[in-house]
Amino acid sequence: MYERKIPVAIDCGLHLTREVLNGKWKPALLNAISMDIKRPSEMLRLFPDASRRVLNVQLKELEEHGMIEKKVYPQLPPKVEYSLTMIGWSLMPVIDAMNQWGDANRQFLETVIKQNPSVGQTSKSACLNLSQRAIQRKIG
Amino acid sequence: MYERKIPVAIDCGLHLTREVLNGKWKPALLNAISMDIKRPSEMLRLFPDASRRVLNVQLKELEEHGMIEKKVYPQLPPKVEYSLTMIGWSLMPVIDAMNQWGDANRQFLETVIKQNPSVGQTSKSACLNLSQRAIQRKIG
DNA sequence: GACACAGGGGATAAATTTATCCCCTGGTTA
DNA sequence: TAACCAGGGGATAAATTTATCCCCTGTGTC
Repeated sequence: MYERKIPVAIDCGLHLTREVLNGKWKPALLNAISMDIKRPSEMLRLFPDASRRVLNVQLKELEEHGMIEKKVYPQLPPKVEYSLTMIGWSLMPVIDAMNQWGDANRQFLETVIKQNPSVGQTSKSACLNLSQRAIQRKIG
Repeated sequence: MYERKIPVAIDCGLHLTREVLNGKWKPALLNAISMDIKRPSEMLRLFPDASRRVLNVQLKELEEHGMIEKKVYPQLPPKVEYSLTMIGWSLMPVIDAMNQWGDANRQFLETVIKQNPSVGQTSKSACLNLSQRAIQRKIG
């Protein structure tokens, strides 16, 4: 496993939260799990742009940080289900706020992001399915 | 300037927001500016762990993304002041939510973060000043 | 047999982000 | 003259994160 060489900043709430949410797919994974997408294979289908490997790694980090729990069913073929922990659920208002702000300002944001000369392309495949499905989040 | 080779994900609100907030000091910088810390030198003092270079770069990205505005006073020695734009202000509830969640769960988070074998050290120098000052955020 | 499913994870390469260093402007102060 | 202030930014190294590839388990289907 990779070993960090630079101290992790844990000074303020912002840095703590950043540490937990730091990963390209982490916010989206938490959101998906809260929407009852619990199996790895479902997540893979939901995020076609993410590789299996990366999702595995980020799920494991979320688990290590105590945001999600993994349940392995001793079956064949194997079956795994993730769920949010209590503290994981408490993060959802933050995720929702991020999600809503991004969606509310989509037009502006897409423009400024694409305007940036360092940005080559943008990709739009994932997540859409999720909002389109408009699945009601299970409470409790 | 660095040119991205991988398409930037802009599919859902979460990814858009991530793109804007992606940078070690960005959330903290936005928070600081909202607290009326507007000059680069003040920010440097506030975040002793951040190098001048990195703050400059991240401030410029925030500016390019339209979250902050830079005002240069034609003086000597030079004087620069940053301020939040309208859309930058609209991001504050998200920043606040992240900040509060992190602070509210500090004990737990510090534990799980340090528990992780990949984490070497943690650093706590910055930001504290800011919350201790408890500066009232200027509205408008 | 060959291939698919549902999962896990090592090794390694490539991309991206941070950190370090160093130079530059033009006053002011020791 | 040397050093500091307040700011800007190029070059390059180091660290970290993502992407790619490949192999492995055991059962079921073509």
